[in-house]
Parts: sequence; structure tokens; C-alpha cells
Amino acid sequence: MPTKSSGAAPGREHAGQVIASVERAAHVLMHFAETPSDTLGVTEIAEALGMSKAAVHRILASLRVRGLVELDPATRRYSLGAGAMRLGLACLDRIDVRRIAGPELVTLSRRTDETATLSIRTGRHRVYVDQVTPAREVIMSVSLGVAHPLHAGGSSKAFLAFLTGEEIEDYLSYGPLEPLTGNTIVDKATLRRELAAIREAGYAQSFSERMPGAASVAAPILDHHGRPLAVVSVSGPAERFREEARHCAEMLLESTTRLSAQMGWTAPG
Amino acid sequence: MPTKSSGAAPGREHAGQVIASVERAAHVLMHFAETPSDTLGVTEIAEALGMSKAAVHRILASLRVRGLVELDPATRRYSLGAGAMRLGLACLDRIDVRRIAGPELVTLSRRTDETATLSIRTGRHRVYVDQVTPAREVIMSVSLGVAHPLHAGGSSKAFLAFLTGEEIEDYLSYGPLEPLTGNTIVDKATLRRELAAIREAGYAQSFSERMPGAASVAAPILDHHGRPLAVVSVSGPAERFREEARHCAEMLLESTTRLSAQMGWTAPG
DNA sequence: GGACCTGTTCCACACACCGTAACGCCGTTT
DNA sequence: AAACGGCGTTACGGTGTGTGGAACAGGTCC
Repeated sequence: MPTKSSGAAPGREHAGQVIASVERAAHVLMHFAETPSDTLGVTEIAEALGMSKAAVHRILASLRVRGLVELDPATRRYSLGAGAMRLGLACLDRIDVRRIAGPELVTLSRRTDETATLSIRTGRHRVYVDQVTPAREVIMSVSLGVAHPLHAGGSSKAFLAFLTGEEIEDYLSYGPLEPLTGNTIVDKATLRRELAAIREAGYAQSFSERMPGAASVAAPILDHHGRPLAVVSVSGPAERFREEARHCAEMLLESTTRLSAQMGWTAPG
Repeated sequence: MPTKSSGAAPGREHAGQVIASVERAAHVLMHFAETPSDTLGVTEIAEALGMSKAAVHRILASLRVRGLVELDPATRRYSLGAGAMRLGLACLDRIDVRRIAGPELVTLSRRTDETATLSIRTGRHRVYVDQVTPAREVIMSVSLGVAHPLHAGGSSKAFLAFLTGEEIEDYLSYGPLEPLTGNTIVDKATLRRELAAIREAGYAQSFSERMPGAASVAAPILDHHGRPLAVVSVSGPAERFREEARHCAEMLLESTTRLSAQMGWTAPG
């Protein structure tokens, strides 16, 4: 059997009739987004995705025609191209919460002198879509566009806590909670209690749950149904954050309350 | 001959052996970025790109598996998905000029009370990669990620003017200057004089050259070789901009001078 | 110089993808 | 109501296209 039939993606169910080569091309493309390195070689990709070098080469040549990837003739290595950027920008341009939250992130970062971030949810994950870093020496900086699970870290827990009970149970039922660090909550009962506490407090906090040495406070921006549209966080190095947390949380809630109001949310009661 | 061989893309030369279906899939994907509407239907795409409905449907189904596009089951219409966003964010995260210029755009917008934008060049075009809009009623707002030619409008001319003489001639030799409005400069000799004036002044200005009713001033951010890394503009409605232009240009140059210095540029002389 | 990487090209065969055409499914129209 | 036109989706069989393995070419490193 030369071609590996079926296989498909890890995520979704059936999706009708698909073209194997297109699906593989999409896989190659997404690999660029998921890998930390800026450039990739043909062999590197072929090995990572279990494809033949020839196939990867042909795919890259095809994607190159539309500018989705670029080839550096000197190094013979490939990277994401202008087309990919335009694709992402076209998406971002349609997420209006980002435009609205932008100035607030700047304010928040200035007032706390820490990094302010904005995340949105994509199914069982979330991604950072914006960040504003303060002008000081030691800061936190996140990678935009990388998917993170919903159970580890401040922003993630803030999302999870404000979903419906059904959605939370659905998330939990999917499988075991993978630890990202030694501090990640992996026990489901513990996580349920934590989420209840977050709803009570109105914000989540995390010390090294997702990334060692990083700490954050995070709160959701709610729409007029009370559903979390996005999450704002303030994060910094764990050492100095321990004493700043309360102050940051205050500033954070002030910002997210204002943003939620702009998105049509009205406080209960 | 059922399949239309060759054809390829309008832009590039040969690119070795390519896979027709992947190239077409990329074409479909890019169509989402280029079209102003958020969602597209199968027939709509098929007609726009001259493909059969069946082919478009199969391509969309394949892209959907990797999350590059999403299907709204209610309307049966497709839009860009989370994967596309992650792709773009992965790119943007690697453009550090954007991170550095961000705060300056905020400052600039506040000081002028107009829209501040940031563009980067992609070959014979440029795209807006960021914008900050002021909090007032009537404002300019640009579309991020859409490609614009280099001869029409403030930001475009600012790029062109600061390229090398060889690059400028190469651009001009490519074909006639397509007018985007009645004010677009279409005569090459006139454009050359205009570019010289821009280099002299240090900034470009435009009234309705790219978009009717829109005006702007724009200046480049230069790296340590004096090459334009990016262009910053301040833009607004043409009517009120006529009297604001000089003041905006002052603020603009202050910002771009600071940014160029940060990128390693040192003023000549 | 040769061993060992890369990325790229060649080739003939199998089979995956192509377009045509028919299928449901909604809205609106007659 | 029933017929229409629009949509997105599926079926099908033939052909031409993409497949993987292996050979090629151009590097760098011992």
C-alpha cells in the first residue's frame, strides 16, 4: 500500500469527499505555524509528517506559486510567505473584539507595567491574538497564534470557568488533563473546584501552570449573553508577580468590565 | 482536454513540478483573503476562479479538515478558520518591526486624532499590517492584509520613493500604472518627479489617489542600510485633512525618525 | 577525496481526482 | 400547492495526474 489512505486529521469527524493531496498540503502549511522554528527544510517536514520527500517538495512548490510559502534560494529552506500573512490579517481584521480591546491592553500594560494579552477560543484550545509588553528589562512575552489547552494557565482557566456547565464537562470528558508543568492542575475534581472559585472571584490566577516561571491573572470579556468572547490577562515573571497579583487583578477587572460593557454585557442583579 | 493545464499564477515564473489540485486549493484560500466579504459560497468561488463546483467543494472539505476554513452549518457558507488565523499570527509574530512600531502608532493616532497605519512591502505590493483608529465619529479605517500596488497613495509612494533607483525603474518597467481613482498618478515621468519630491521632503502625501475621499501623509521606517523596512501613515477624510496635513506630517516624521533610529538607522551627514 | 548531508528531478504505473450530471433541499414565485 | 430556480452536495466511471523509490546534483564536514 503506497499511499496511506484515510488517516485524516486528529480533530474532526467526517468531512465528505476530500482530496488527499490538498489535505496533506494543508498539513504541511499548518506545520509551519506549529513548529517553533522560522524555516523548515524538505526532509525535516517529510520526517515530521511521515511523507515522502518528493511529495513535500511538490507541495511546497505548489504553495509557493500562490505566495503561501517562500523559498530562500541561498539556504534552500522554506518559510511562511506573504500570502500566509495576508490570510491571517484577513481573519484578524474580522475579529472586532481585537480592535476594541487593543487600546485597553495598552492602558493595562502601562498601569501594571506588565505584559497584557488577549486570547480567543478555538474549540478545545485558545490562542493569543494580541499582546502589549511594557518597557522594562525582564518581561513575559507570549507567542501569538499557538494553540494552548483550556485547563492550564490563567487565560485558559478564565475561559473554561465561564463556559456553560455542559461545555466544561464536555471538555473534561475528552481525556486526561495533560500536565504542561509540575504545577498544572491534572485532577478533574480539583479543577472543578478551582473553576468555581474563579467564577466567584471574577478572575483566574496561575503560577507556572502553563509555563515555568510565568504567572498571570486573567478575566473574560463577556458578550450580552454572558458568554466569554475573549480573555484578557496580565502576566509577568512569577517572582515579582506574587506581590503584584492583587493590584494587577484590580486593574484587570476594571478593564474587562469596561470591555464587557462595550460588547453588550450587563451585570446581573 | 478537461483540465486546464499550465495557467499557473499571474505572478511568478516556473516553480518546478507543482500539484495542480494543491495550487488550486491555495488559490481558493487566497480568494478568501482578497475578497471583501467574510463568507463565501461554493458557487460564488467556482465562478470567481473558473473552477467546477465539485472541485471547489472537495477543496473546501479538505481545507476544513485542518481548520483552514470553517463551514457554518446553518447558512452552508464558508469562511476562514482558526487555522488560517494561526498561520497569519505565526508570520506576524516574526515581523518584529510591528511589535516595535505598535506603541508609536498609538501615540501618533492620539496626537493627530486620526488613523495611524503600518505597512510592509511584499514584492510589487504592500499590505497594511496594523492600524490604530482614533475615538471620534468620522474616521478612516483600512483593510489589513489586502495587497495594494506601490504607485498609488501615500504609504505606497513613500515605499517606492525610498527604494533604490534600480528597483524603482524595475517597478515602472513592469507595465502601465493602473489608475485606482481619478487622482492616481498614471504618467511615469510625473511619478518620477513626485518620488524625487518625496525623498526631498522626507514624506509622501496623497489626496484620493488610492481611495476616493481619503487622504494621508506617510513616511518610511529605515534600517541601518537606509532601506525602507516599513511605512507609517496618518490618514483621514480628505476634507478635514487638507488643513491638518502639515501638523500630521510633523508628528509623523517625529515618530518615524524615532523608529528608524531604533532600527539602527543613522541620519546621513 | 570521499562520506554524508541536503534539495531536486526522473520515471512508469496505479489509482485518485476530474468534470458531468443527477440529487436533495430551501425560498420564492405562479 | 406545485412548480420553479437557486443553492450545496453526492455519485460515477475514465483519464491523466500524482505517487514513491531511486537516481541526481550541489553543498559542507571530516
